[in-house]
Amino acid sequence: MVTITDIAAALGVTPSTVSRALAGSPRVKPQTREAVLKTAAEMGYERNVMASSLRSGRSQIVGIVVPRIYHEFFSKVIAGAESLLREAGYNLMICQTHESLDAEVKALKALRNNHVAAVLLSHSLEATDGSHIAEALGGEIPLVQFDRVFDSLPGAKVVNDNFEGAYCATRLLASNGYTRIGHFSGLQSCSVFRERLAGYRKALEDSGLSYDEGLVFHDAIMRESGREAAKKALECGCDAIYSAGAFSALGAMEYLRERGVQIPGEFGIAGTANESFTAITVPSLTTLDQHSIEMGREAAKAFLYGLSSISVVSMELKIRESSNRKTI
Amino acid sequence: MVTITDIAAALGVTPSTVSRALAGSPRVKPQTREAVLKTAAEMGYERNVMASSLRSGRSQIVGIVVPRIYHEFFSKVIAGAESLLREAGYNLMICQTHESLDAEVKALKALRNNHVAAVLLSHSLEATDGSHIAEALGGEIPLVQFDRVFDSLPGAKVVNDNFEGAYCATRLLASNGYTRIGHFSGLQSCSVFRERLAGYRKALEDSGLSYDEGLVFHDAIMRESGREAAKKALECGCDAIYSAGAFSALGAMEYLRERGVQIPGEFGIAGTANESFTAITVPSLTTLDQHSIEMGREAAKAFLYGLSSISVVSMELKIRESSNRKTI
DNA sequence: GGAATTTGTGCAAACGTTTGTATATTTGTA
DNA sequence: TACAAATATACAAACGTTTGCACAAATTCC
Repeated sequence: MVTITDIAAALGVTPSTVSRALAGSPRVKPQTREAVLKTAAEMGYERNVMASSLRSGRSQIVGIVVPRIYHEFFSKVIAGAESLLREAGYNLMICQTHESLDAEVKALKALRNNHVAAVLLSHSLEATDGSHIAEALGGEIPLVQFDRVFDSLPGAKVVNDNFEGAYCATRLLASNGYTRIGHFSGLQSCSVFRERLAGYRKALEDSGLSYDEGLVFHDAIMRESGREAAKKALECGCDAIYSAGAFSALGAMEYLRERGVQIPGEFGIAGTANESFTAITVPSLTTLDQHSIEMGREAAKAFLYGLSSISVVSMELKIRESSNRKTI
Repeated sequence: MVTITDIAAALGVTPSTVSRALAGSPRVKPQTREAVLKTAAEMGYERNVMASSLRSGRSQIVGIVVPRIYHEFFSKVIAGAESLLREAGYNLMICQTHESLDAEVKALKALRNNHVAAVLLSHSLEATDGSHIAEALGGEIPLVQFDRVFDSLPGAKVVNDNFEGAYCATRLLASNGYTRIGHFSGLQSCSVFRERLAGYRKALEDSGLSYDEGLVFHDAIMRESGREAAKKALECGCDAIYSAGAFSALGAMEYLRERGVQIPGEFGIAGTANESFTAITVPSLTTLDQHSIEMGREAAKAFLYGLSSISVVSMELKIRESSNRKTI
């Protein structure tokens, strides 16, 4: 492995000059810099990142913490962030928490220990506030929260316009003539579910429908819990639901079809999706799509440009069959 | 940040002893080790990985290179590997190649530059042999290939029993009475497609059906190319296909249904899947499922245990509707 | 009881880079 | 010409760890 000392020796200068030349410091004469760059290229020099990180105290690694890597949404966020970060010379260190608070803390510590340049995080559901994050990070490392965010934490946030999206999806159901629209939600400690619930509620009001707390089913984001919630919704006299999840919408659809309920027509369904399966179900599922790759890119940008604001990624209402009024 | 020097000072020993104690060297007295471990814990010591890596020349990072992070298969492999590696104290550095040879070489260089402890890799389709991998890795770093492997490269390999799986899937179609079974395949430079083709061919022979090269459609692994291949297959008089992909099987199914072809009954379909959507199509798709998380775990083990053999992960034939004889 | 061996620590260099300070060189000004 | 200011480079320490070698103390052996 060729080092800056080798380059320095070859050029008759000192390692410090080489280091500065490579770093693009203005304190080195242009022609010296060129000579350094040239011989560095010729000798096949590659910076030893460990030495560099040790000395400078910062690494060229960005940590990403997500509940589960293999959820389509998160894997796409990661992919989006990866492209931009790699272009900018960063590498990615990935951690999954499996929705566990403990694993989240461990992951953050591991990242801090690697002196990562930043942490991009979507917190686990077990976490109800961000104190453990701030603590584990030690206040040294920039934090970018995405999708699920704690307002109490400082730093950049990238979120969907959950309120607006949920509003549109619910309005769609209402405008198609559904009048008793339920809502499948998740843990209210999670920002996305709070916001979608709020959007749903506002849409009901604006549609002249009354908000009924009994029609909001919490813990209804998985396929199985979607089935159960659908059962209850039916008992409550619902004729439609807007689900904050995709899998629960699928589960509900399966259950209702088994019960002989016509979808759409008798019952309308709209979900919130990061999953591509929604387009190929029968009937196809109307969904509020997240632009997940875009969200990853925004999170990367927030770090790269040193932002500390909230950036909002729009959602897209994909009107398919399940929310129609007429039977297909 | 507390360092080994701090611990050494607190105990009245030298940093070398502390280092050895923490590393579990037999050259340190048991009671000294205990004392070191105790005060290290008390003082909240955490090893500075950069200093450690710099000095020792090896890091606690494992690199993973995949074509695309957000393919369900790869994201699950990563998730499987992550769990085991993290348990063992390693972190993961993820790279995606987007099937590009160039990006693959860059990724490998970046990983070598980080002196990763090992590289877990599934090569891009643009790569036709493994020479660039060996070169970029520089022969220092252990390589574990998974799924798509180059036999020519040394080191551990984790693969599916593609031959056996394809054989079973094809036999299933044959045993259901389909007699002119086509095959959707991919680039033959990729091991998985070669092996599945071989299994398909053997199954035809064992079923008393003749192998016809004209019924093998290459470049048929995406949804759109599956539609096109289905068109050709129909023209060739096929009454079934075994596809080496899941999306092409879906595309084929869509096309055939549009053409009014009964599935199953008139036409049988079996695919090869890493994607969960196959269970919810109408009709549901019979697939040969890869155990992707398991494959990730095996790849991690291959590195952790220093294996250099080939480990085979079984595939599972999920018999659903699309391969039946009778119409549903 | 002295030599040979084992056992446990200390010393100091090294890994390759970055960076504050000092020095040498050049340029500009009076 | 002399002096100040600027520019460009050199010097050397530091980042925190690991590890070969040296050394002392403790143990074993004849």
